[in-house]
Amino acid sequence: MGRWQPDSEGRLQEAALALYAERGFDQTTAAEIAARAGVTERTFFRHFADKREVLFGRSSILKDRIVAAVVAAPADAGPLDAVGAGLDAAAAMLGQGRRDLAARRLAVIAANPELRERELAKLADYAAAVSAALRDRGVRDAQATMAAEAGMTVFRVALGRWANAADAGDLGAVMRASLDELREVTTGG
Amino acid sequence: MGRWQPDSEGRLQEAALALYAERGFDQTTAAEIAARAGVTERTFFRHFADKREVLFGRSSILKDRIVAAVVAAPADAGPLDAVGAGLDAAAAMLGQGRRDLAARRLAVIAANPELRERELAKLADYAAAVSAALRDRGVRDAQATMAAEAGMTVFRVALGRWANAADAGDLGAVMRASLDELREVTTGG
DNA sequence: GTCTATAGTGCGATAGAC
DNA sequence: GTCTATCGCACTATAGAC
Repeated sequence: MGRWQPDSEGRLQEAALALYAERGFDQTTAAEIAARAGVTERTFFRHFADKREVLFGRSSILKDRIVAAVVAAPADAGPLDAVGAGLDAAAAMLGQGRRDLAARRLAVIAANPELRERELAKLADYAAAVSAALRDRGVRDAQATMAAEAGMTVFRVALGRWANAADAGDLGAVMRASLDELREVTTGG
Repeated sequence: MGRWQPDSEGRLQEAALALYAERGFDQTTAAEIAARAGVTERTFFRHFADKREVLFGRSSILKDRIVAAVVAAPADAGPLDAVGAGLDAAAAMLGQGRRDLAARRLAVIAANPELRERELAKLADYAAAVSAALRDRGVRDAQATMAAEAGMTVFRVALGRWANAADAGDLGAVMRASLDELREVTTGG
């Protein structure tokens, strides 16, 4: 064992979530989070670019998996079906974690405008990556954008439902149901 | 005439856009913007909650008009048609301004992650308001969200196209064409 | 690991408009 | 007198430079 406790990044994430939930994002300083995790403020900013980023730790891995699933979708699948494959991949990764933790995290984000902004930016980043993957599949530019952004909306809505409804069941099922609602509203409306 | 030049808010907006475009958002201080507008730094922050907000001045008026159009849409119009009415209202308001100014503003926003975050947040705010208006029209919760968020995507894509393409023509036409692309991708895919 | 610029806030003072 | 816009200064915390 080294000179320091291992996984300072994970401890910083836990400490931040706890403090943000307890006293609010604005009322929590980076120094307090660092102290609770047993490191210095400087270490906090070495691991995370800013105070918000600590809540969005594993997002690039998630993005990669979503994109991989879109790329791997059957060649004859339409744009929205390929997006659906990406949503399945996201559900497979996120649906394993503890649902109460996801709910806590979403509640903290929902309570603060700056955190909501950051979450939207992350989702927009996923959407841009998915859009590029769709274009590689031969989908036209505008349609790729629309399908990817719609998928992002489905992702967000479904995640919120699943995290907060005790009877929600499987995350993948919630995502597919939400995707069907999207199809319904555009065809019917 | 008063003790100070009138419309300090407008001068701050102009100064900010010019400086952000010239040297970048991060390389521009609030003090510099204020100096260029002939006021103090403190006055800048009295008009705008933060450095980003100065680029999003009239957004609440735009939101109100969009919502009003959604509310006023014919009772037998579907969710997506009501959203289309909202997009028409947005186009009527934004399409009157100078297109090169819109392009400059979008270029500045596109060049900086923090500004992109803020823009997404504004659009999400519109979407939430439109979603509420749709629910008032009797649209189911999930479908209202999906239709409103899809409309937000159409808005963003169409605005970007219109601002940057010399041959784009009328903003409203670009919006309707983009909305049709959305319908196509969800029905065809 | 320390030092510093800058974002952003709080509050009292000022000077004109009404 | 009240109201409103601005100034001016003190202050904290973030974030990045060194």
